[in-house]
Amino acid sequence: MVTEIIENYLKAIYELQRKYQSVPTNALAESLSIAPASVTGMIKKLAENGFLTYTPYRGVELTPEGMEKALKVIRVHRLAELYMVKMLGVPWDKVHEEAEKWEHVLSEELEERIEALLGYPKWCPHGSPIPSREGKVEYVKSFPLTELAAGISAVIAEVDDRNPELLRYLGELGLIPGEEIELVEIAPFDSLFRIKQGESQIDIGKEAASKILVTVIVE
Amino acid sequence: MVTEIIENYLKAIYELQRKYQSVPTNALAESLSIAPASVTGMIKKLAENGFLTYTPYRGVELTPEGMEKALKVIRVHRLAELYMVKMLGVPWDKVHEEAEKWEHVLSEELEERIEALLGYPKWCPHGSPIPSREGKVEYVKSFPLTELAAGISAVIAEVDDRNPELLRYLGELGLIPGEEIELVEIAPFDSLFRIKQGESQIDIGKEAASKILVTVIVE
DNA sequence: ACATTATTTTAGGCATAACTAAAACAAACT
DNA sequence: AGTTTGTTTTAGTTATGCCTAAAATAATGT
Ligand SMILES: [Mn+2]
Ligand SMILES: [Mn+2]
Ligand SMILES: [Mn+2]
Ligand SMILES: [Mn+2]
Repeated sequence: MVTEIIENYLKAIYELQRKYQSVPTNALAESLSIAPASVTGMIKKLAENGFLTYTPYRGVELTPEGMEKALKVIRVHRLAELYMVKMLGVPWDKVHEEAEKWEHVLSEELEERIEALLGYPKWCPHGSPIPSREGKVEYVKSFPLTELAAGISAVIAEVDDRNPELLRYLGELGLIPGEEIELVEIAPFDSLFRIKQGESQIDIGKEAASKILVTVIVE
Repeated sequence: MVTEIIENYLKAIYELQRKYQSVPTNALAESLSIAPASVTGMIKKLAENGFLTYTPYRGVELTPEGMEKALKVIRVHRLAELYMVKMLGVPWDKVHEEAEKWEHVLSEELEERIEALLGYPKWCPHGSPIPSREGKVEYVKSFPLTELAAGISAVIAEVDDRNPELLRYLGELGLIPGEEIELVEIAPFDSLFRIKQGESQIDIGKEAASKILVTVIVE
């Protein structure tokens, strides 16, 4: 049986694989807030169940089966987030936490009803792509706003959904995924990033700017 | 910590207390599909935690604290059922099962948003009352249609939400809570119950009739 | 009152998923 | 190559929540 706990492991491994080709035990332990020794035990079980390949001291990699399960959980998570924002009016800084629970309980029938009600959306409120029913995902190539050159226009692609404080801050400023902005200038020592959004000017610090992922506009 | 399992125990005890003043271990075990010995272990723990009083060999009774927790779970369950029927278009025979999961994961904030979106409803789709935020519930006095006398009018009050087949059957016939019907006649041996609903005549068997709870109409 | 039957509890186990402490291994540094 | 450091695994426990089999208690019938 695939428990909620297993789903969380698979999801975490999937996300860490965007950074590590083979996910180290410690990274996974850190991400799940579980002791490394406990993780070793669980990944052995997951390997036995065919969800991942495990090479001792080398880390783990999801099998196609593990990947499928992970994408399914992520799909429900992101659909749930968008549903709560659009249909229930839940603030975008709170939906991630709620979706951590919804992702484990929504039936396939509900998953599909919600998807249809939302008009088969492509992205969650934080800009992450929603995997298709068949498990296809396409991540947009993006980079931190801090790496953008002054004078260049870009579109906000994605923001960290696990940081409610950041989300509230950006939400108030209107800096949400899909919005077009221009980086007007960078103050000395990277201390301030001056942004133009439509007609308004917004100044944000380096810390916040580094957490806004953008894509350049290609015609 | 109040786990999902504890919530299910408290809910089951609450519902059994409508039948037993003190709930026997076996009845609870039966209702939860758990061995009686396991139930003994759990109720000891729940007693220690102050959710119920336990007299060995005599059964259990919820304390005010246990009652409060039980009503909270039931409230979320019924709100979730109605939400799924009205807002997500889920058939009424499927929502009970889904709500068994939702009842454990909805935050208070979502509970309240859903309640407001539904316009502070009083009953779930199957006719059971939705406890208020303060834990008030009022059950309507109802009895099986089989106990109604021929020629008398009544309103369908409540149907068993755990029986999808019955619900589909009644749903197709339009025999849902709130509908006014008249019991026209009862065929010999209680073999058939002839109902008038508006202009249409409906015949149903004793088995089904016994599961429709009605209230007589008082002017 | 005594025996039979039904209910409930006790005793002993098991699976899951976590923990800490100690040992083993791998990587990096001199 | 040998030592230090960091990572990972092993070994041994723990808490939950379930199980079966046996013992205890309560209810019922003669
Ligand atoms: Mn999220
Ligand atoms: Mn989760
Ligand atoms: Mn129900
Ligand atoms: Mn439940």
